[in-house]
Amino acid sequence: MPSRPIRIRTTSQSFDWDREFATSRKDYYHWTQWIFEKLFEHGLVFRSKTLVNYCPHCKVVLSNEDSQGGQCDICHSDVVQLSKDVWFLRITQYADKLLEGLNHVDYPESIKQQEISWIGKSTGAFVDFPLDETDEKLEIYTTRCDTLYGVTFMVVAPEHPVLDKYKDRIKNWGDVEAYRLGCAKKTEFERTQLAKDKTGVKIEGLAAVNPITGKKIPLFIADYVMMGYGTGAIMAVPAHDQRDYEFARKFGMDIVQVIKGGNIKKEAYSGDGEMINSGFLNGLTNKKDSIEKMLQYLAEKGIGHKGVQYKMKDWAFNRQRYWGEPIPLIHCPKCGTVLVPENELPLELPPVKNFEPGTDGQSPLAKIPEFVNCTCPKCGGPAKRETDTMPQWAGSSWYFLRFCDPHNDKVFADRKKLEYWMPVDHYNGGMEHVTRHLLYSRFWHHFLYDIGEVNTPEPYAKRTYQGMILGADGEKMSKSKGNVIDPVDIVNEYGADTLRTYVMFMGDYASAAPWSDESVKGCRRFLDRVAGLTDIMTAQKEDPQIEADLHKTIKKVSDDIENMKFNTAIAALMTLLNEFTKAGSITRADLITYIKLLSPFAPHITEEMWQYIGMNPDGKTFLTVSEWPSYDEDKTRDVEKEIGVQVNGKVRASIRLAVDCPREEALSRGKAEPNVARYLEGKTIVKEIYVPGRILNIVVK
RNA sequence: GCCGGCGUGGCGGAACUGGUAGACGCCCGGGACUUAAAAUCCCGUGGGUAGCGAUACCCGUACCGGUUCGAUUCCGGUCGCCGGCACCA
Repeated sequence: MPSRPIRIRTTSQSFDWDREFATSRKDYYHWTQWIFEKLFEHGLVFRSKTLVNYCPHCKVVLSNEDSQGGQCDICHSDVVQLSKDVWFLRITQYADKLLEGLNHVDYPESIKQQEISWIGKSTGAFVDFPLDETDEKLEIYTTRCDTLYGVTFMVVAPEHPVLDKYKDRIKNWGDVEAYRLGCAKKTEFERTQLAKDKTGVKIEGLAAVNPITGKKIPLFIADYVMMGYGTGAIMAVPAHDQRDYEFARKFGMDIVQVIKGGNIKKEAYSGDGEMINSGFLNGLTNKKDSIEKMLQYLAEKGIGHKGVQYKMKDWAFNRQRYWGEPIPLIHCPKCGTVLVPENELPLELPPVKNFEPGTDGQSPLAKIPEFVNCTCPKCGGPAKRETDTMPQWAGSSWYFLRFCDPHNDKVFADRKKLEYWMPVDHYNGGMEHVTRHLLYSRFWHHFLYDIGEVNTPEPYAKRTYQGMILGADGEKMSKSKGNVIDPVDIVNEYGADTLRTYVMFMGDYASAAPWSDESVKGCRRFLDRVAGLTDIMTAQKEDPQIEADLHKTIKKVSDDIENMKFNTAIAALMTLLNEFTKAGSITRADLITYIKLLSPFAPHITEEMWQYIGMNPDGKTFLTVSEWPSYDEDKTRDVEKEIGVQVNGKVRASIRLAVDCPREEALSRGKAEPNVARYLEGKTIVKEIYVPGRILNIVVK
């Protein structure tokens, strides 16, 4: 709290402080818990024991989104995969809606792509492979079910449960266990980045059956198959999948080509081609057709069906942290999991002495008996509260809705107010939130829309992002590099107007740009020169050229601000200033317009100038709330323009022409230029191009 | 490997729908003011060749090629950088 408002105020950022709230206050998280309960009621909260990301340093279970790149979002240590009993939000159920919704919003392509690739939808088929001499069927997921005839072995992930089930039939259980242990020790990084060399163990005593050929095929465990994607088991088609190919080569498995093409002696072939060795698929040449035909066959025989897979996983939602919204669930030995009744919300976070999570994997709340022990709202018997808390993204997943109605204590926000304000017109933020906050909040909002609580499926109409301001050395600012710029220091030395102007002027808004002290000074110089305009204010009539330029600048600055091209807006204002300075005078009317245009960037100095020239006689008529200048479209159009005269596409002269100058006149004027005439002499004119106001080009031979 | 984006002076960056590349700012050089310095103001500033000079010509938007009267812009290829995903079956 202490430093942030100072920065916000010293740089004169404007907020409606009446709408201020904090997601950590109970009058806010009341409604975060309420939304959680709605999710629970609609079957979107479930508990499951699976492999999850765990940060050994923070001692906390993390979601996939919070452990991108295999690192903890908070402390950046490597996460490990542990089998844990975890609360999940079924975000995958909204995967298709999250994808489809992207078609109806104004987001940059890069952001859409990032969301799409994070969701990672793929269409394929689930196929059952019988385990020989058992009733067990091993389900696999494949995107190329048309290559089923080329399956020569199967691979399951080291963690696959089928192994434990048939433990006593596996003759080399010792080897299998040793391999599993080795895999468990590896970090995600080692397993995916370093271990490109295929490893695995053949399961002795257990074999699979290719459901389409009836042939017995060997079964392996190998860590190139992940438990977290698909079913954790694959059918291996070495002829047409490079990973399977490498594995087959190493373990001496058969490689059966089923698609013509490539050089199977050297590598797997994943391209298109005629189907061979594939029974009823033989002769088909189109991937789409053969997949379709195989799917039909699988469905008829009841051995497989069409299916989709997502890389995105369900949202691991509970954290073993103190600072988070308590999860409003009660564990009753009789009734199971029961929601805290709505009228008992908010379920308050109890005060605690020690914030550290316990070594037992429990949250600090577990150590408070008064909190843990409660009565079941259903049966009235003794019960225990869930002691984990929600992740930081919970409260932020709907805050924009609360801004519409921040003090409502009856509902999370009044429906009429939501309808008035939503959707958010423009959400600008960092790229780092695209696969976290943006994704999560879109999910919650889609859900609230589905249950009729909000009026639009998508929360944000438009999304943009800003580039990072780098240190003067071109590196990301960091304390350890010592290249951090504190905006308050800049304000103290040059003023808030200079800081604001510089930050907007320093480069393209969406691109990263290094800090430059020298350029900051340049912006200060600019503002000092602006301040000097009052000295040359005159009552004289305005020059027509200046008038035209003024109108052009109003247009440009207005458009540029709208399109977030702040750097060129400021450049246009600098150019116009240069003109006034050169002319040595500015009319009062022009000065008024000028400072209005500059005021979003430099609100203080322009407000002062406004007052200085008598625009605020009653002390209440502020520039900040004055009307934005308008322009006359006709006056933004040049009457005359300097255009280039080319001969064979090379500029040989430059002439000033009326924009509506007729073709004949333009041509004769152009040809009359000595340096043009020089190139025309003795040549035949083949073609003459004249684009009024743009170019004159004479093609000769 | 796949997806998205980018590559323009010494630097940050401009350039409409294909129409005089380098706006604007910084740095740098020269000059004015000053006893002097800082600040400020004025002039110059992509590279090269010729000329005392005005000026003229050549080269130039990562590289190679294409389309076009004309390409930073469109197309094909190559290289490099940034971001995202990744043994994803």
